[in-house]
Amino acid sequence: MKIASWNINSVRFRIGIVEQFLREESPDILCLQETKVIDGDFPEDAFRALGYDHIIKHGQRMHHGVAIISRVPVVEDDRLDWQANQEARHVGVKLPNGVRLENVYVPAGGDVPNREVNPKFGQKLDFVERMTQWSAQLDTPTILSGDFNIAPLECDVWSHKQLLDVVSHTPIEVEALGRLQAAHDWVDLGRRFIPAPERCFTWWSYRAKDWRASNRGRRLDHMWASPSVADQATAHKVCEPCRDWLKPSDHVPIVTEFAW
DNA sequence: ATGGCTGGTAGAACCAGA
Repeated sequence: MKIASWNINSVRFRIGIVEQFLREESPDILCLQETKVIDGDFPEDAFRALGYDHIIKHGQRMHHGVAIISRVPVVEDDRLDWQANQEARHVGVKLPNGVRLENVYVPAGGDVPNREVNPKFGQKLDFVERMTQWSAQLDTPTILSGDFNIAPLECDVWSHKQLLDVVSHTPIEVEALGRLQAAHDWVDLGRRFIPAPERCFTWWSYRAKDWRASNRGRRLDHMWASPSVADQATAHKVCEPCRDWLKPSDHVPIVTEFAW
C-alpha cells in the first residue's frame, strides 16, 4: 500500500501534474491539501479515468480544502474542525484493513508569531492543541498525513537561526508540535527513513529565482503513524523533481509505503 | 533578498499562502 500526500495549491489549476504524478508514482491513495474548490466543482472525472474511484472531498470556496483520492475502498470516517471556524482542513477515512487515515491542512498562521498581534497565529496554535487532545484519546491504529505547516527540526529548514522568528519554525510552534507528537507516540516516518541531519525539504517559496540553487526550503509536509502502523512502513520518499514540473505547486509530494 | 510569486475571485485589487 502506497500512500502519498501533496499540498497542490489548487487541484483544478494543477490537475495536469496531478495526473502525471498518479501515472508515474501510482500511489494507492493520494491525500491532497489546498484543493481550493467546492465539492461540486471537484475534478472527479480525471481521477476516475485513472482508476481512483473513491473520492472523499472536504472543500470550501476559494481557500483551503482537502481530499482523499483512492483506488482501494475507503469509507469517510470524520471531518473535524480543529479550528472551530468551519474551515475545510481535515478529512479522515477508514482503510480496508481498519487503519484510519487522517488528512490534515494545519493553518499557516500568518506573518507575526504573536497571538496578541496576529490572531491567525493563535488559531494555528489552538488547532494544534485540539489535535493534541484528539490524539491523546485515539484508540485506533492511525496514519496522520498532510501539510502541518511546521518544520520541527533544525535541519528541517535552510537556516535554523534565520527562521527562529519566522512562522513555521518558531520555538512555540515546534514545542506545540512536540506535544502533539507525544500525545499518541506518533512516529515521524519522514525522519525514520531519512534520519536527521539529512535535509529533505518539501516546500520551496515561489519567490526564489532558482529554488534549487538557493535551496531555501522547509520540511512542512509530514507522514506520521501510530507505532504499530509505523512498524509496517517499508519506504518513504520526497518527490523533489515535482517542484520542477510545469506550473508546479510550491510543495512536493511525500510518499510512504506499507507492508500490507 | 524570506518575499522578489502564485491562484481564486473579481472584473481591480484583495486575501491567503508561509
